[in-house]
Amino acid sequence: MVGDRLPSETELAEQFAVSRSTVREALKRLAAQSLIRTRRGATGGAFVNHLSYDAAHAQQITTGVLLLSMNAIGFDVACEARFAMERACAPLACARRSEDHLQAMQAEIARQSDPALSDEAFCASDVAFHRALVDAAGNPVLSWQLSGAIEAMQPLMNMITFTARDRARIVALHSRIAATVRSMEAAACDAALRDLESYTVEVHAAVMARRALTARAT
Amino acid sequence: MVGDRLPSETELAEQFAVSRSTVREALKRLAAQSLIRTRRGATGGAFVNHLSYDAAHAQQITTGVLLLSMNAIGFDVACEARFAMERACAPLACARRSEDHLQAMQAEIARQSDPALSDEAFCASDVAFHRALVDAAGNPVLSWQLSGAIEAMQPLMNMITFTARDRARIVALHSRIAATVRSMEAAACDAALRDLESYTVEVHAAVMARRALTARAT
DNA sequence: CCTGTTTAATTGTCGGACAATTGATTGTCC
DNA sequence: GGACAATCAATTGTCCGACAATTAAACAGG
Repeated sequence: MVGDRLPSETELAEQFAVSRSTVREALKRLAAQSLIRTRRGATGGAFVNHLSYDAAHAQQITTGVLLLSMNAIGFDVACEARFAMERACAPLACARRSEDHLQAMQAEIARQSDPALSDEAFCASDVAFHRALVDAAGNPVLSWQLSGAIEAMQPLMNMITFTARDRARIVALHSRIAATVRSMEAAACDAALRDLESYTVEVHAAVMARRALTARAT
Repeated sequence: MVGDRLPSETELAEQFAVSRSTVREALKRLAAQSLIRTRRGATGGAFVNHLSYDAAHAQQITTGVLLLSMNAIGFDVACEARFAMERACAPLACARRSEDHLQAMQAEIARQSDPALSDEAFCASDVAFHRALVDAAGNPVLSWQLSGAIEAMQPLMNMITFTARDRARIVALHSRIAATVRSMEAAACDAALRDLESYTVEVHAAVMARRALTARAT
């Protein structure tokens, strides 16, 4: 059970008739999956860990980033998946959004409107905006899955961020999304997300085309 | 880079001025995340692992199962998240489904129609059916996310499977879903999934009510 | 009753040793 | 020269013993 203490390393070694080193290596594997946490000292030992949303979220992100980077996932495929999932929680968000979530989205939009904002901060704010949107759906499982997916795809998205993105247009789309969530218009929210998706794909295509051109020139 | 070999344990120990035991414990942590794989022998060592969809899928499931079991996720919440994501890929599945996917779905429906099928096998076939549905969307990222979520929620679903589920009704709903995917009617497919979701919630509520009754009786 | 000290239990690290595995090398025979 | 067997060397896997670091509990003193 969560919080239970495992036998000490010495006891485990005796119990399984292996050395303490081997037990330790095994425990490290469990610790790496954050299934246990260890504490030193008199009342120390290995304890069954409570898997928090944060820990699960972090694991989700690392797995996602690796999967995307190691399997030559196309931008279109990743983008499609991301927006498909985000649209999935749009109706829920429209139905259940609280004032907190609306304000969080509005705050990010305000931040993004500042021209002095650095590219990195704009990116982070973008993530925070979409995170607020999925959180508005009020389903922690959905939030966990989606925010992990969104953040995992952030490196891919960054490829295009620093070059060709029109901030004003992004902010306008974000505002449209926030407005539809506020007015609980699920269909309009869906449409706005579709527009944001097509714009993202469009920007990516433009960047790719320009790159191909400069590559040919050299 | 993927496939690259790390320095040998002895070399790493020298490089970081720690003992080989400590290096090994660290490597075990990486191995637990399947970031590396180790091979013994002359040309052995630790190699940067290629994260396959299967490995990522397995990790997704274990994380999901633990998260659900350790955070007292309500059945309704899990169910809502699952069907929200599944509905997200329904339009894509309708647009892109190949004959293979249609046949896979049909095969599972046929299997489920056999009254002699054990409850466990019916469950497995259920998972396979929905897996075929998300695969029909033709987006590997979506498949990875969704099939992981579906399988993670299977233990929760099993709670109700062995008691109150009306197989004929499930099979009828599956048939409806398969038919709408075949005829590429995204809206009808969405509606069929909604019906399946409400039936699932309904069955769960019935089971809970009955349990509360028997608990009061004792 | 409070405070500081000691003590015991436990994990963290180290170094050395040997077994198991496996590819590469070498040697032998045809 | 080629096929096959024996040997070798590098590497991971396991074990053991020792000690340091840490921590909470038990204890002693005022």
